[in-house]
Amino acid sequence: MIRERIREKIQKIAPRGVDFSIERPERSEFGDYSSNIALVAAKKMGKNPLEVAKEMKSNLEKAKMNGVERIEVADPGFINFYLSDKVFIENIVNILNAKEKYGSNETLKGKKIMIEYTDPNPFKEFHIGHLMSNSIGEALSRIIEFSGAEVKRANYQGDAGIHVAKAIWGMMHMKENLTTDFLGRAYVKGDRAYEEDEAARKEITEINKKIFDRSDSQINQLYDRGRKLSLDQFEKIYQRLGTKFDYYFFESETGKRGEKIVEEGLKKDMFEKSEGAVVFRGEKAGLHTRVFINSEGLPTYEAKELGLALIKQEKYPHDFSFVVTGNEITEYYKVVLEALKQLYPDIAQKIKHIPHGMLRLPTGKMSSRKGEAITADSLLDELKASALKKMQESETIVAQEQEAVADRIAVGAIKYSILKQSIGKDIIFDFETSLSFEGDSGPYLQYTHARACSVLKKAGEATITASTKTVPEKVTEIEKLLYAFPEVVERANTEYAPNHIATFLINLARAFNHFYARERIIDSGDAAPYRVALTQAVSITMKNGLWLLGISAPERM
RNA sequence: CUCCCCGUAGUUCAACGGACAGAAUGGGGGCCUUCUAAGCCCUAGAUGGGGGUUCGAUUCCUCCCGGGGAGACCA
Repeated sequence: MIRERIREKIQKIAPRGVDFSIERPERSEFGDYSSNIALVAAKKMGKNPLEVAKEMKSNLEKAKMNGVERIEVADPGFINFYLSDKVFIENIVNILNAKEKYGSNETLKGKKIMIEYTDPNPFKEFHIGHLMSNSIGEALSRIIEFSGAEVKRANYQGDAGIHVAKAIWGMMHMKENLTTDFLGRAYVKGDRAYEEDEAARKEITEINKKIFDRSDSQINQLYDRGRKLSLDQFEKIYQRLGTKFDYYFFESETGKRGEKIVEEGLKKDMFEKSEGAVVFRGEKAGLHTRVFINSEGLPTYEAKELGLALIKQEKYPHDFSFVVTGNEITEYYKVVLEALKQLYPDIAQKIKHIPHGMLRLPTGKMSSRKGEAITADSLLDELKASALKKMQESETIVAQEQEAVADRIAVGAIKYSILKQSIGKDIIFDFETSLSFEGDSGPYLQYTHARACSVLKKAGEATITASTKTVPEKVTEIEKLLYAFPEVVERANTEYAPNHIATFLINLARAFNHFYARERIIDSGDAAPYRVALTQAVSITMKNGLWLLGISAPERM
């Protein structure tokens, strides 16, 4: 509304087409919204920005702006808008009515979106790197859903290829009972043999072919049982993490499709043969050459990716397709997309690659090949144990509940530590700080929510009902933050940046805890019903925000 | 060698070209006979370096230094 009024009222003063911004100043003394219109316009007009701002201000004051209490001009020429408390208080009522819908928007209404993430490989461990992809992908899915889109979650898993052959080779040479732990070790053994032993390498290559054409019954059996065991294990982890996929795609099915696409491209001279392989020359688009069909005649990951793009569109016709992966794939993915663009421009156009940083240990990059990766379960178990210990000390909840709640806290802790930073950057994974439940952490947010719930429960017992009949003289930071939540969600959506929500929740939690420490919420005074309403609004918003991050909000902890 | 990404308090992270660069953690000092101390309050501390564009630069451009990723049959 402010933007529109500025456009209307400023036309006479400012040159047309000035690009101005409306933002929320960090410091509340500069108002609730602020515009740089005068600064931008004054430059084009060759005038003093402060003078321009003053002129604009008086024009704007004549316009009717609901909820804007006053307008001020500040150096060097900002125009600041101050909202009346009424706006914030009405919003509290709005939150209490909207409940789990509060913060949602309809910017993507009617859109169908497929989002691929996690992508673990059967026969290998589900390690903390997958945890990163899963946390980010799930959060983005929820943010997009909250913006009105229909979202389908997809998981693309590498059940074919040399890594599987390595694991099978390891299984054949170790002969142990089939467990996920054994699979992990079998892969490590196979990988080492592949690197160090010429004969083993040949055997593994042979196994790879046999897996592809299913010509060996012993290998088929090991393959089928190992694959199922891996996938079942992944399913347990997804449940623990709160993810449910709508579609599963496998490399074993995308390969053939990819081959066909490359053949088409070859006919149209978009691909070419080189050194016995089929390659795509990315150089024409400022990229590099990549192999799509290797000299053995097998499709590489590149070709499979093309097949996947088409299969996705057929299974679930969509408007946008997001692919969340680690950023080591970025350059590779540009080439694949370029190739797809030349053959199927309409499909390529809908795809957006969202790369995230890598999880690394303070000692450097971890390698699942060497068996030094930390598995998701072992990390979660460790976090859970420490949450459990803390709960047993404080005795705030009954013993039967502790186990389940500790697990939710563990998941919250790790997810938050991933989502609090911008997704493109690497995370230096430090055990100490990630295990911490204090300060800038998931459990801090969960704790704040649980605390609010506890207060509300007591309010119920004292028969104090939420009401905004009697309001305070002046609203606090809490009301203003609550009002900003829908805008934060929109920004997280347009920028694919869950960390904005994380930052917001920390600010909200801090504001509420500050309030909690200073004021008594439940007492016999007139202020109690409003404070209860405020607490309820905080708990709703906190819960919705945590949901967007894929973090559950226990009512007790 | 080429291309891409990143350098912010001791450490781990924020900051939509804006107004005094925010947190957390660690350090120092306080706060529980009343709603969950996984909390609250006070305190110290930072934009790798040089140019440039701009009324205004952590943010954009350029060079240098440092770290990471990718670069033909792994993904």
